[in-house]
This record gives sequence, structure tokens and C-alpha cells, in this order.
Amino acid sequence: MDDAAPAFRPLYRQVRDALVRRLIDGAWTPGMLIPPEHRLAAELGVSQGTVRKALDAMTAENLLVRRQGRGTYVATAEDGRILFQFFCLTADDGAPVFPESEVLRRTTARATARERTALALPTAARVHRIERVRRLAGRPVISERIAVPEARFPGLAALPELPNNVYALYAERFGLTVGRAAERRKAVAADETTAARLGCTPGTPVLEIERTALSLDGSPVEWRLSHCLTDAFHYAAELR
Amino acid sequence: MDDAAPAFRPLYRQVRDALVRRLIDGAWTPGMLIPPEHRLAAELGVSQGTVRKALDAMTAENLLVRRQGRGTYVATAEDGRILFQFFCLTADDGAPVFPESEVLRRTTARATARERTALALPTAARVHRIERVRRLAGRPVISERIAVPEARFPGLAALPELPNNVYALYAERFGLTVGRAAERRKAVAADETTAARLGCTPGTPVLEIERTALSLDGSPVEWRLSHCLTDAFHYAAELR
DNA sequence: AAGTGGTCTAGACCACTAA
DNA sequence: TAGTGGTCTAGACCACTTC
Repeated sequence: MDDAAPAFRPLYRQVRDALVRRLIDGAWTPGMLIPPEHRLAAELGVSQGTVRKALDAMTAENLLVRRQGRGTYVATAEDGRILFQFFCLTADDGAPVFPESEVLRRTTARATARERTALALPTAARVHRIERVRRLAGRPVISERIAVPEARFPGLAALPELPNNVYALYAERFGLTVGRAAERRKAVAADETTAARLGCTPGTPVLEIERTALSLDGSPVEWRLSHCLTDAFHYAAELR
Repeated sequence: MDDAAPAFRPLYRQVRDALVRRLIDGAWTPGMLIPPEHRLAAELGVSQGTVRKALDAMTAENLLVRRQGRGTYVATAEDGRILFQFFCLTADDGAPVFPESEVLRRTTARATARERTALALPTAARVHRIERVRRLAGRPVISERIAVPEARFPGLAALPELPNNVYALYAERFGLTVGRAAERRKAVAADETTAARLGCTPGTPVLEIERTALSLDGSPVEWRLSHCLTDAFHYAAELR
């Protein structure tokens, strides 16, 4: 039984989908100023109020940034969007911390079964892998492995350097915006490799975060597994 | 410097605040059908569109539930509101799980320094404490200690039984609605007590969740510390 | 002064529920 | 059939930014 049939999509939703399509297709790029409401309304043949409702929805999804008197901009990976939407580790005393990254290994190989499942890849598909350590206040706190489909990131292996914020890289080099992500968190004992990278003893409890990041069209584009030391840091979140 | 000055509050925001006030004061109670938009608009002397915007905001905050053709209801702690807004532990295979609770101890005593800080209580204030184990699929998975100010929950100690969902109890018996909560999560080693309650060995990595729940007026009303076994379960969340 | 988004209004019509 | 929320429109005015 297929319950995916929308049956009826309100106009503002159709407008929203059409505008998201412009982001997916790359017609609108991060940081860009988009046309004013009244222009979009005329273009699409709907009222300004309907366009507004669509833009408000996209703003709520962190896809746009609106500034009174200036205009509406496509969100970039720096608009507070990524760095605190997708990075939630905080010092216990509340001091603001900036993560730095050190890439340890980069490889390209056939995807494992787990990677294929997470990324919805066919058998024999290949992935790029990045292993890195992230430091907070100079101290290694996160060890993570990132896997992305080779097919969606052609030439990633050839890049000489990787930036701290890979989601900004995905957007700028590959025109790919991460819209949302699903996380699974557990407490596990640090294995040998993790312990060595984090400078703790094997068996130390670490927070394991498995994240699948989804593109704007809903397809998985990145799978990462992180292990975090939480003796002096914690994962902060607000439930509402 | 006090930056709390609102300077200008739009009308729909004032309407929203006035209606939230009805929830705080208990004029509107969980499950109740509230007056239709046009009536509220006439009552408050604003347009129906402005009332709608206020009601939509409250719906987004999970305070109201709107049903086309029927009306707008005050959310209850069962409206999917609590059980999956505030309970995020899931089986790894994705099977739906229902938590059951077994209360182990209930005490009333002077608040510790940590409890006073979390609950913004004066020196010498007293708290009720509840210690319980929660089971998923029959297996003990969460050990937690809950602390609430005695002053806001008079007679809590005298209640013969405590329900599985304490937020529903807070609402029904004490007219207190939890609007949001802040969480801090860590990975720690299970201590003796936790290990005994969860049926694991001391030192096992467990997910520690420290939660402060806030009332609708923003004041802290509950502080809890939970320790979760995550060998067959995980804490699930969506980032967007 | 001109242009943008933000707020507020008034009213029409649609979709759903209940009696 | 009557009453509810849901959608859509058109237009007025306000607040902010830029020139």
C-alpha cells in the first residue's frame, strides 16, 4: 500500500517546492540574494502572501536567511546554520569552543555493507573516506570517520586540502546542500585506535554518534561515525 | 547591561503571550476545546489573521493541537507531545518500544547544591526525589533520579502511586505544563548503584543525560539525571 | 527617497467534521 | 447544514537598510 500520494498540495507548498528545486539545481547558490517577494509572486503568478508563506517555511528550514530592509539570501554553511546546527559539543562550563580539524587519512575504496546501507548505494559502489581528529581548545576530543559516495563527489580525493567545515566544501565544490541529518547516539568503550587518537586509555567511555546527512532532495550523501570524549565536554540540546 | 527590553512586540506576539498566560493560569486546561478563531479575534479586538498567527505559533510549540473541522484543543501530555518529544530512546532495529517505570525510592529532603543550581532554588529549599528504573521490552535500560521543588509540588510525597508519565502528573495534579527542556549528554562509566539497577557490570559505558525541564513561564521545575544502557538501544534525533 | 521584508487587516472560498 | 480550521488574495501601513 502506497501512502505517499500527496492527493492535494497547497499552493504555498508547491511554491516552496519549486524554490527548493532552484537550490537543488544550483540556480540559486549559497550567499546569493534572491529576488524580492513581489517579483517572485509576479513570476509565479501567485499572490505575495503565498510567496511569503513559502519563504517563511524555507527560512524555518534554515535554507534562507531574511533581513528586513535588505532582502532574502540563500543560507551558507557559515550562517550559524552548520556550525551550531550540526555541531553541538560544548564545554561543561559553557565557554564557547571552536573545533579545529586534523585529517589523518583519506582513502577511496569499495563501500562496506554498512556504508552501502547508510548511503543507499548499489553493490560495488565506491566511497571516499576521511578520518580525522577534531580538537577543542587544543585538545583532541572527537575522532571521526566520514564516508561519501564517490559518484556524488568526483575529484574529492584529488583535493590537496580539506577545510574544517566539510559541509561548506560540499556546497561550494559539489553544489550539494545538506538539508538535515539523522543521528543515533550511544555510549561505548573506546577501542585501541580511538583511544590512541584521543589520548585516553582503551575502554574509556566515549559518546558514539552515527550520523546520516541528507541532501535537499532527501537522498543520503554522507555517513559519519564519531567518538567523543565527554569528560570536560557535553552534547547540548534543547527539546521543545 | 540589560538586553531583555523587547522594545517592540508585534501584535500577534502579544496575543500569543496572552493566550499562553491562560495556560499558565489554568484558565485553559489540557484536552480542552478553546474558542474558535473568530471569537478570540472579537474578544481581543484584533483580526482573525492575527489570532491565527498566534495559534499557529503555539501549535508549533506543541502547546495546542488543531483539527480541521473540529476546533483547536489544548495539548495533553499524551498528544504524542511528551512521549516522543521527551522520550527519544529507540531500539537499534527500529522496533517501537514503550517504557515502563518502577519506582525504587521516594524521599523529601534539603536540596543539594547541584539541585539548587539546576532548579534556581534558595538555600535551605527542599525537594522531592524520585528514583526509578525504566524498562524497555521488559529489560532495565534507564536508571534515573528526578528532583522537583517541594514548594511547587505540595503533597507529591503523599501520593500513593506515581504514573509512568510524570509530566502528565505535573499537569493534572499540579497544573504545571512543561514547555521545553535542556539536555546535556555524556558517556560515563556506570557506578555500582547504576550497574546494579541496570543489571550490568560497574564500569560499563552508559549514556548520561542531565535534563532541566522548564515551565511555560521559563522557570525550572524538574531536574533529572538519567543513565541509559545503549548496547541494544540508541538515542535518536533529527537535526534540521 | 526608494526598496526591502514585517505586520495587520478584511474578505472570499475550500476541506473537513459533526449533527 | 452549520461551524470549524486551511488556503489564498489584495492592499495598507510600519521598520529597516541603503543610497
